[in-house]
Amino acid sequence: MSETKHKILDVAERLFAEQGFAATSLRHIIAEAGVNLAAIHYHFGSKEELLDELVGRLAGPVNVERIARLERLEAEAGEAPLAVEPILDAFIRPGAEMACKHPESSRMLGRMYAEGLMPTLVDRHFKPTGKRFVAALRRAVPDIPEQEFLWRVDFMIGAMSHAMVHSQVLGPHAEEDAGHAARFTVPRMSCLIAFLSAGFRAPASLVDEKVEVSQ
Amino acid sequence: MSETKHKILDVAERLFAEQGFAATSLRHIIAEAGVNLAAIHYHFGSKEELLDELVGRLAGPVNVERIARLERLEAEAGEAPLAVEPILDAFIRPGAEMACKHPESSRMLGRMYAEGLMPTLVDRHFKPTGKRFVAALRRAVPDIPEQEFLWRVDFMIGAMSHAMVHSQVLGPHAEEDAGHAARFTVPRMSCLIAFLSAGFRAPASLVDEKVEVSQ
DNA sequence: GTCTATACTGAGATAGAC
DNA sequence: GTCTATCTCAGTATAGAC
Repeated sequence: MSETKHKILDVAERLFAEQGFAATSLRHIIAEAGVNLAAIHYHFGSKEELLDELVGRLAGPVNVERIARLERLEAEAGEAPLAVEPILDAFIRPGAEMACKHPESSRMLGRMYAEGLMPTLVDRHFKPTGKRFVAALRRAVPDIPEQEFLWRVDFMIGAMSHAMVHSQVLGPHAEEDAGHAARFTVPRMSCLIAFLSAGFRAPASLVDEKVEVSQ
Repeated sequence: MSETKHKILDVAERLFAEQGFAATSLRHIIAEAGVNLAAIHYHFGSKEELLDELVGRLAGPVNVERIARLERLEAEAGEAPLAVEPILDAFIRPGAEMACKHPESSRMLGRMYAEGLMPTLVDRHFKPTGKRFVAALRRAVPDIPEQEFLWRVDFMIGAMSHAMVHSQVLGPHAEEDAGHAARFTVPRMSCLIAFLSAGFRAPASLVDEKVEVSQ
């Protein structure tokens, strides 16, 4: 990879993490990287594709680790369905470990999520892996109506993505902490898994499978 | 209120809901509203303050209804702490009813949340009310360590906000539904309350109150 | 008080020389 | 591969008509 391309990626990741995507101009990136404005469009095509490459190189190893953990669980369980906790742990832990090892990168990812840059980005890079976990979860809670199960998946995704960016937005020190990036630490991850597991294992709220679809 | 201001607000709300905030230009708004560009800055000051007024006129009635329901619950309970479900119901139901009655407006709110326009917006308009509900929740689950409780509040906020915008992002028809706005219907709301209540009532995951603070 | 016309600054994107 | 010059369009600011 060319030196120019490398410098662009590194500076862009840092600035996106610090300021967000929209607030970071290409001119700011090229100034700090010491390259020309047109070099970005030559190497990446557009500002969005530059971000796409950044997300892709982060998502890759996380997805590999997630699948590896899930397959290890499935191998151990044989034909039996898995429990909820280990599934969520296999999904969340690789992300949390990446967040601990590369806090800058994970802050960037969280920022992009918070800025609403899905589905074009997070969907593309995380959905294929996510679908395998959804299938495993479905076997873990077979008694929940399908519609309610899919909604619970949405609740989980919302809680997870929010947890990666925000911290104590309604807490006692929310004001002075506003704008601070939350570190997605291991104890925080454990609490998230406990919270979501309880939610998934709750008795069904919908009484009839044939509820009218909501969208 | 002047006719011009009214038209700007209505068109802006619709376009923000359809396209998001960043993707909607002021020139697009004035073209559809049939007014002059400078009228926006005369009446609102800036694009962000225009959005602020839109959010404020939606949040007001919802907050009033939320507080009314909470105070009714507290009056019925006397000195006893409330249960988790009724608290969450009092918080979530007014928002869901607003979403059913004004789907366009709620879609706009959800979009703004998804675009990461907090804390300047949602925080300002929803946080004061939210803090009263957090206090009530704290009394409802007194045995959870403070740190874990605050994280659970974050998980709840993430699940709620996500549920208002997205639907079945990992579901079987996610591709063709991508970009569709989810309607935050009543059964969906009931499922959310059941999911979150179970999470809040889960046994504590942190063993020690003196866990190192994560931010 | 309201609104219009117009100009200013900075953004992302692009064509073509080298 | 890289850079210069330029294009289009965004949000914003101001002067002045009614």
